[in-house]
Amino acid sequence: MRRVTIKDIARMAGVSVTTVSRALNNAPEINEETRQRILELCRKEGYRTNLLARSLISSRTNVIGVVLSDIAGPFHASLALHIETYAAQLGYQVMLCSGQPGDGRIDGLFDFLISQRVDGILMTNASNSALEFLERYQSAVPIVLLGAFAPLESSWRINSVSTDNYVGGQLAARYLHDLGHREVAYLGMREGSATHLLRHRGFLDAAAELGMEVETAWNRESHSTTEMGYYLARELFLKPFRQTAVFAASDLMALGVMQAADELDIAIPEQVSLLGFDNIDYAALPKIRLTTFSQRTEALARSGVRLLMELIKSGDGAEFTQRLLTPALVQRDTCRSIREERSERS
Amino acid sequence: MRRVTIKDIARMAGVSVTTVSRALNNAPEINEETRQRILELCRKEGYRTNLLARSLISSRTNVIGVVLSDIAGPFHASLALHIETYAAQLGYQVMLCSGQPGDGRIDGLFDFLISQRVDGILMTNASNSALEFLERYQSAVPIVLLGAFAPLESSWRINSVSTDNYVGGQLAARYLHDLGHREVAYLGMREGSATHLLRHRGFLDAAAELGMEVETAWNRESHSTTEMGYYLARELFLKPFRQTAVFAASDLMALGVMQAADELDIAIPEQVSLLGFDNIDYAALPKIRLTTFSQRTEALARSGVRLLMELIKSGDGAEFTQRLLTPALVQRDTCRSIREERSERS
DNA sequence: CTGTTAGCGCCTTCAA
DNA sequence: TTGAAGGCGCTAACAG
Repeated sequence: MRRVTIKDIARMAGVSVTTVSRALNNAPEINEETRQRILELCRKEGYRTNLLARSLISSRTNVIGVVLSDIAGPFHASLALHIETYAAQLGYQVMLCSGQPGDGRIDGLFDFLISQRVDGILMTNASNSALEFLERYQSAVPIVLLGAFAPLESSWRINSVSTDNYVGGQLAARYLHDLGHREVAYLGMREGSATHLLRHRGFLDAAAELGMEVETAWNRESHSTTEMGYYLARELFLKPFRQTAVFAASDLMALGVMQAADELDIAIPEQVSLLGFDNIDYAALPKIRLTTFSQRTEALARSGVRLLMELIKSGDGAEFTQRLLTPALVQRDTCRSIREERSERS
Repeated sequence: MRRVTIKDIARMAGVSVTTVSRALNNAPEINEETRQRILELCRKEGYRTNLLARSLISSRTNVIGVVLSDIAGPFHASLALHIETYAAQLGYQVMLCSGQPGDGRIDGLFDFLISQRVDGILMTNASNSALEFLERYQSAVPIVLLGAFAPLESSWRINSVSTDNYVGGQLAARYLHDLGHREVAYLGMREGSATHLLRHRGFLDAAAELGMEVETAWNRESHSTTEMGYYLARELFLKPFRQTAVFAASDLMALGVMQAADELDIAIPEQVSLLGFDNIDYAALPKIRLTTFSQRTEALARSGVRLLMELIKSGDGAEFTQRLLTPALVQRDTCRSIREERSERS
């Protein structure tokens, strides 16, 4: 599988390598005839530019790295796929890596990507420790954080595109309140996650303002899984509980809640309303029909890629941008109003 | 963002580039003391090996390309993610691309990946035209086709790892027959797809053998989507139909069938049994509980990566391997036996 | 219009 | 144990 190089072509065509290079790069200063002759020869010989060599000179690879955490989750997977699609439209290829902070692999990934001379890195990661990486590596390469952002600490000097999780939490609380719920559960708060921290904070703040009582069920694992939702929901449902609604901090967990409710013969939404967050594909399925908040992964991905491109072009490491997208309520069938009953009773 | 090179380090350390190179590569012929001194300096200066330059010499990149079709589908996405995970364990990075044959992008992708000097390519693609690409490009780089294979044409000289779709089709037919079904629908046969062709063929062959009548609903689009399943199911259900079971050629379509059935008040499995194929994550959800055949994406991915590694190592372009994995029935709640009723009636 | 020369950052002989 | 020289495949000044 020895490859034919520009030099081989030059020899065969009886010209210099420069001429071949020019033919290949649509340089203006070259005889159209010889160009055609060379191009034809290249085709016949199966010549392919060695992009590594070219990048070595131009010091641009047209490749961006994507670091995924929670690679198995549909939300992150969807992001990755949209990133690829949009980047391709802009002439960039994607180098995909996965790893969770804490597993020790992330450092290696960044080092690798930088060594590979990617033009920029997109990181989809919600954990607080992600910020360390950002600060450590963004001097070496432009990095954009996707889907998580901690405006609580307004001093972070990072670039990010994210759903506004604080507002999302607020909206969730208000929506449940509007439906008449006064005692609700926040299910699956995870401490290590900036995303969830904000969502929780927003939820609590709005709830307090509206005089709504909320009990928080904590997730001590490092991911929000369906199993965890199932587990927490059972814990909640198995003891006497007064909550009329549960807000699951992610759709995946909401699915677990559904399963637990199913098994315990608790009707959703008749006995308890269920509200999710993410609007993953699953949520729209017939028989699931989960009411939730939409994180528009495509919009996030596009916006993130675009921001990264700007950073790559400007090369300015001193300016930081945070973009926030407001999540949108997607009403389906798992939340119901209990206003009438309440007024009846009172 | 100018990068510090091996040369810079050499100058700072007062040694030659060769020495630095040796320090970096754990070469034996070097004073341990100077090595430590150099390594320390590299760390302090934030030196990173330029992998492009290294690859230029070694002509190995430790990167494999992955060409995905149907990037939005959960089956392919799952494959991609598992490929990444396993490849990483073996010290390889993944370069992810997407494109469907026929959209004109595939050619570009292969050219790009080869130009990028990936060590090998993994292609997850079921369409017949994929074989053209394989034959055209595999002289330039090792390629493994994942998840589709056409043993009908035993002369294809390709490398592949795939679910045995023919056997899968047979098993599906036999299973439905065992449950007592005698008139069934095969929903979503797609002509351009080698995968579906085999599944269909296997199904028909077994059905014929067992004396089961099957009506095929064709999918004329290029992908198997939930919408298509919905559409085809409506078409089937809206006219008088005698089928007691439908085999949906993919889970995604099965979901569409469920939705259509729901809307038309056709109970599954009471009125009609539903059998899927793929065992995507969705299928296991509470309230879905689809009976289906499992394509073990992780096993496929691992096996595919392993085969590709072998090809890369051996560099032998004259030996071809096909690996087939038998799909396994995953019984859940959408198929029921109608044996008793039949015997009552007769 | 075309060729010559000099690298990009690194590794690999071959001498010292 | 260390260094100098050459080259991987390509591009980018310069001359002709």
